[in-house]
Amino acid sequence: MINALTKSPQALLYSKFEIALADTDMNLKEFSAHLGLSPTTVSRALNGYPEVSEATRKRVAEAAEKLGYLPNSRAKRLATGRAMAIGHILPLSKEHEMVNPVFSDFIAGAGERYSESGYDLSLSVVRDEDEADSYRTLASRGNVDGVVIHGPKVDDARIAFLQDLGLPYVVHGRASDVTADYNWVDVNNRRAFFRATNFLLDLGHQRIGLLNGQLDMDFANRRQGGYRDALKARGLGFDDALVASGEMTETYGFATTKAMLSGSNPPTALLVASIIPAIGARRAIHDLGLVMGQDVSVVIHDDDLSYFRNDGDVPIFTATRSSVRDAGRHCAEILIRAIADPARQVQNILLEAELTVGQSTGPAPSLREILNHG
Amino acid sequence: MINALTKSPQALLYSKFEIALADTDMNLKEFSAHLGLSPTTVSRALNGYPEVSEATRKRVAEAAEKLGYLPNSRAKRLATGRAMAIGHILPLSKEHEMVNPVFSDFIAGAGERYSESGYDLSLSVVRDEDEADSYRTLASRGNVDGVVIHGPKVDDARIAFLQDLGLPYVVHGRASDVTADYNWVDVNNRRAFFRATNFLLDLGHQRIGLLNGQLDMDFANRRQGGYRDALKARGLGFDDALVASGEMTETYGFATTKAMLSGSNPPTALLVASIIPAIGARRAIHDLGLVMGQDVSVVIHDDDLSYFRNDGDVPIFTATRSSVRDAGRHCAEILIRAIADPARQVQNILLEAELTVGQSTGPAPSLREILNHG
DNA sequence: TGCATCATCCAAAGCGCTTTGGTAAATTTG
DNA sequence: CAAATTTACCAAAGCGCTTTGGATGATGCA
Repeated sequence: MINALTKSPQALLYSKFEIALADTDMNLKEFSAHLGLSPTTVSRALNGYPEVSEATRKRVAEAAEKLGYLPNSRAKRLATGRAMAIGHILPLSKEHEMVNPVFSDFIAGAGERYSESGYDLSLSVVRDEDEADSYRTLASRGNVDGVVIHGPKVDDARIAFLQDLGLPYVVHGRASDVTADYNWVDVNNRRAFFRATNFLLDLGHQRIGLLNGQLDMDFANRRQGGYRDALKARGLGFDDALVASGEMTETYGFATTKAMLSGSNPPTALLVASIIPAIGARRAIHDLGLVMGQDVSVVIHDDDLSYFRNDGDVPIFTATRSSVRDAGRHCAEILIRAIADPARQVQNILLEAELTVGQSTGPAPSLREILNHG
Repeated sequence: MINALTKSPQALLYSKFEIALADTDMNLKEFSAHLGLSPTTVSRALNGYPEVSEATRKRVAEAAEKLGYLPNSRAKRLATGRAMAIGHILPLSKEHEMVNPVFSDFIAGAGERYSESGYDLSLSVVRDEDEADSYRTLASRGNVDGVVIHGPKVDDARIAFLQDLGLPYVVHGRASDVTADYNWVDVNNRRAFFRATNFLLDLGHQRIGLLNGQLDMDFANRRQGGYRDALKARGLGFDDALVASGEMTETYGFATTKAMLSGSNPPTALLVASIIPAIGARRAIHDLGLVMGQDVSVVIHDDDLSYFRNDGDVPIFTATRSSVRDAGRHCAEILIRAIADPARQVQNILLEAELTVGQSTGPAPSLREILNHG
């Protein structure tokens, strides 16, 4: 039997479950009475205020630990006026109800950071036409202290909307057409695709296909810009037949690659916006009896998804890599700071993708012949 | 330019953003004063209590709509003693910090249902050794009204723990060794893999490999049971060399498949626990110069992930399919009911997977010859 | 007509915290 | 040593709702 990893024993993993539970949940009044102190003092002791002697603070902390007293967060939230939660909206449309594949890793990164500061992550799944209403509701009802905007469009109305709402927010990505200043964390998509295109051009590829995301998405637009710039710099034009955009599924990658490679003047290389359509692209290449990395080169953008690592001794795909999980952490950091200090000036983080060479690229077939006979 | 889908115009998508905002957030006191009513009556009108005339209720509702009054949920939660939130814990371990690839689709399904009943989804990202503490904290602080347990182990301590805690919960999956009654939603994993194995046996395959998930996970155990039963029923034994378990990554699928097929007595068919390692398996098969569906047959379990659909005219993979998104919906339904009526008896839902035939299976090579020469 | 009933509404008391505005004792200061 | 601080605590007033326990006038019934 092959075991891919040594598993930690169950007993060890859940040892903490064995700790005895406090029978009844007590409130501050009872807890402070038990200590012979006023609720005021206990609250202050627990929250680190200075008007409490160190001896008392220690006594309170120890009793809380021993009796399992934890302040009720509903009461705390009302009293402090803070929700201690960050909102994320997951919009689903009826037609193509796909969850963004990077969503879970982004959430994992952001959530780690939230936990450190005691914030909950509040996720709202809504129909996409209800997204605006959701932000308004979240703000009005005071459900959250801030929100993260996912997947900005080129001219994204949500930014102005949230600005009006006065709810702190950070955008994962940018909106090119929005001139206002706002918090964002983005990958340098333009440069990443510029470099990736150049990399392929340097290998002798002249006809390079682009399997992009949906063009109303800002990131897809920037990537197309980088691609176009690189071609232009070598005096190459932009061929509509070599550019596709769509929702990033395996099927999309497969169908588009097959169509392009079956065209009259097929590309010798492809830029693919995500590892998922790239899986489809690889399937199409195989189906056509071609070899990836020889007949057709492929460069992907790799979000470093935890369930789909492009790793190994030599990665499967040559890639521009930028961890979406890290992006999540950065967004959380910025948002937490913005909430703590509303007067703080906006913060922007532009992450550079690294270009890592894998098995999926090689010299263009034309160049390959020259190299072989040279 | 190829467009994979017609995009709805931006203007339409965000038209709701244009609705004017209420300048100031008012509270119940102000709102009821504005109406010349007491807070009591307004609260009752808004919450559908009978002690309010229909005329007044209508007036209140219209004013609320017009002025954009929404009750503060922090206050509401304190007053009602309900958190109006369901907790999900996402444990990450330091070593293999993978997010379960089915997580986002499950969440999407559950979240849809939560929204219908006004529940928030509260997600806590914690280190896995802190998971127990998190449940206790969630319960003590009153952060949530119930929780969903993900990925139960064969003997999962969390179930007894939550039972003690008195916090309503539902398990996505089951724990074979736990005898207590509890709410769960599960796929009939045993039958699914029994059927899948039989399907391959009927095609003449005698040596069938199993690329399973981690064996401490309950679902992996049941799947192995189904596989073993099917072999046994045909008088075939269980060969350790043909059984692997591990975290379900592409890399795992690739490495394991390559190892098995390179063995002295390789399998002619594989059962793969998820589409993701199956992608790796396909890569390994290709790498070895073999053809999937001819030299090696592959049956997968397909969770019907929205970002990785096994569809098309003929699906890529023959699969036992069961939507994890549906499972999420069912879990949410059960939990919401359990919260509404704590005395309610436990509910269990066993989902049957459908066996759909795709391109990845065919007669065993031995049988193929007979068929061809027959 | 007189009394019980019902339909509507309201005042005030929570929910369990935090925080303001104190007080009394201990300590420092001139 | 008296006055001015400082230290360490507490009582009570919120936070913005829901909900209990009336109150008032309209209606039904004999």
